[in-house]
Amino acid sequence: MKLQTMGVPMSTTNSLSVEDLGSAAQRDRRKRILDATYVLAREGGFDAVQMRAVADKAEVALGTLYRYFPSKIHLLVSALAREFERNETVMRDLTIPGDTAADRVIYVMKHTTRGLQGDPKLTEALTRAFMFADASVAAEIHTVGMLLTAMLTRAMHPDVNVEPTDRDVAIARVIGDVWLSALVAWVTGRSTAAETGAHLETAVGLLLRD
Amino acid sequence: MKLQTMGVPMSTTNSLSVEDLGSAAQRDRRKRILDATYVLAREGGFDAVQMRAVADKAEVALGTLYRYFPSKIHLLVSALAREFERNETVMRDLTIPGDTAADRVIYVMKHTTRGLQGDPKLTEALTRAFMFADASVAAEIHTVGMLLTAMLTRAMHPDVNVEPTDRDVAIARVIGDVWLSALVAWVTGRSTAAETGAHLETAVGLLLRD
DNA sequence: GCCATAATAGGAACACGTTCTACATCGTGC
DNA sequence: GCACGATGTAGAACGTGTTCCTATTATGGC
Repeated sequence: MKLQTMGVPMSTTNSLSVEDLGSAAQRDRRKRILDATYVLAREGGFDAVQMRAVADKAEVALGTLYRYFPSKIHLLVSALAREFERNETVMRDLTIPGDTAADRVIYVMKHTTRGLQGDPKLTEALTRAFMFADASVAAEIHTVGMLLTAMLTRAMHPDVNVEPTDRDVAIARVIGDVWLSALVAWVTGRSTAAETGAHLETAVGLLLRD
Repeated sequence: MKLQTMGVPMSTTNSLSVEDLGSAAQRDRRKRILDATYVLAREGGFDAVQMRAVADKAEVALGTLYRYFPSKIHLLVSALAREFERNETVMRDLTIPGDTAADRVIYVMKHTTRGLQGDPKLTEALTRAFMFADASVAAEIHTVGMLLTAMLTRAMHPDVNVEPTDRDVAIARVIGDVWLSALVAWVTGRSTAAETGAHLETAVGLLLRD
């Protein structure tokens, strides 16, 4: 692996979000870029998402790519956010099976994890990006964090009328942390999929013994 | 930030460890390299640890640096392991204050976290490296993980004669995960030191209410 | 339609992790 | 002492993220 960085600009430069884009042509360019990123990541992981390759595949100039996404990290995290939103909209309309909160949370996590592990390269790319993100990507990352927390608290209380308590949110955040760590360990080849699942299950058990 | 990678070699190539080094001159070179890494990281963070700069400061040729540590990541993770061992040997001989396991664990974590937050750039460098490590760095990372788990279970049971249970170890691992996530969020400027501490404390409270 | 301005294309240039090449030096067996 | 292989030095070269520059093309106001 080869890796290099330069002085963090630490600007608040964000990716051009969908709302900022006036014309249909621009929205289309943005979509083409994210699609290209997705395909390259799925096929070859983090290393295969090369800015020149993304630009080529999206039929966009390199400079344009950088105008839409100020760095490779922004690009990948944005792609992650889009996928996460998709997954979440699918999840939202399902009734989650399980009798206890712990069972339902485990179900949701396994479901999501399995989805990720079905595309190992993609997951590797997105997790790496997530891990390398700095403050300038905070907005995008916050999006993902909120989606995850919402998903977990919803699993704890399937009844839409029950507002999650502070404690619920805290538990969801801890589970999210464990999940992220487990994902990193898995992505970097330091633990197997089975170990990841077992570790998650243990953590949920420790946190949600009612 | 600029960042680049190449196809992961996925070799089991490890850093030359101290034992492998015959001559005193070699042990000295290794030490000079780790010292240089430490200083550069402390002063300028991940980006400042540039292989050419490390080689210069350690008065070693670039090729030699790569002979001792096959990548920037190995270099930084090895430096982290060395610092962690130092911290651990200091900790080992202290009696940890606190009446409950939770109090003692929180004490240890805050102590360690404060140490890290006193050197933000260093912490940023080491955390980034940790996050970017792949399977070829598994050995070095495992060292750090074991040290952390040992530190935490020891805080739970200060009595040396009490063997930690499986449950203790599981809890320690979850706390380690939360800690890592919090550290990443802090390092990347997505949360403040205070938030990091509060989040840790909440997590410990959830896991260790006796 | 026509101009001003922004957006895009195309591609050169630069930085830094990593690799490679040519040569020097050290240490060991003889 | 000497030859030789391992180790080290010096620095060029390469790949990829990022920046920059110039020419061309859309776009919106008149």
